[in-house]
Amino acid sequence: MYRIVSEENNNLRVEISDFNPRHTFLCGQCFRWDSEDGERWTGIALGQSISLSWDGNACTFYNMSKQEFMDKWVKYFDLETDYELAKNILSKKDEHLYQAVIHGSGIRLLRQDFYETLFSFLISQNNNIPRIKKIIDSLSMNFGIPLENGRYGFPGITALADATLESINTCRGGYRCRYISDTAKRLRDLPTFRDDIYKLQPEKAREVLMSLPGVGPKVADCVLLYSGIDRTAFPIDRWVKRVMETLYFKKETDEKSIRQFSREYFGELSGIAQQYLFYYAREKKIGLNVTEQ
DNA sequence: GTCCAGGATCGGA
DNA sequence: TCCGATCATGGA
Repeated sequence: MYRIVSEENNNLRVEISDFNPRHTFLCGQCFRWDSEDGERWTGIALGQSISLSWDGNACTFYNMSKQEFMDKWVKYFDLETDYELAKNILSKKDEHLYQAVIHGSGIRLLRQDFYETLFSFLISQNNNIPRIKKIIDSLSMNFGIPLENGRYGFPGITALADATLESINTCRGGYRCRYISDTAKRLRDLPTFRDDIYKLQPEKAREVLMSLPGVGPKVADCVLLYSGIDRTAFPIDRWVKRVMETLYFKKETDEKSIRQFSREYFGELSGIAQQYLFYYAREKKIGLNVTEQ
């Protein structure tokens, strides 16, 4: 899946078997990676700033030691997982998946920080991605930890829980700010919440997540999938619902039926199938009554 | 100005 | 249990 090629000038060069930064960072799973030129990407993840570039074969991680890479980023970038294998299996399912996999080739499902994922997707409800990013940035600037490059890490639970609702409102999150505040307070009083979630059976973990204010089925599934708790989670948002109805059901279908179908049809690859389908549907506007290209 | 966004919640049928 | 209205904000 990966091979460290060299470690020079404090930069680490790593061959990665199936990786496309653009698809990975823009497929909707994360909100804190950006690129000025499409070559070099900078993200804020796992409490620090990280920068990389990709030449089609190998990835250069800037200002990174081999030790740090092995300790943190192998897991974050899910480098132990064979995405070529997953793509082969999914491509053979049907023509739709074949096209979706080609379109999103190089997506890797990140294993992001649990709390950041939880609050990010709490904010994402009934919202658009550019604004989600702004709200997360604003929250970080106001309540997060300053990093060496002038940016800010995602706030800790305590900082969010101790903040007044009025101050959280300055991030312009609208009605979601109350969810942020209430969920943070709840988690502050449950110090083992995160560890407990990772130990539970996925179905039970989903239930517990949904007991948090502002967390419904979709947000819970995003947390399960994107923080590496359950890779078979299948978040169903407007786009996934539409693409599933359009390509598979040919009629309006409720979320429960779609979820059951995904389990039976995609199996262990439900999560990554969802990611390819979401990215494909949103970019191709599948399910919308438009004839643009 | 209108429509929409990686939905969840609440009250009433 | 199911359904529709509502929620705050701003991108397109």
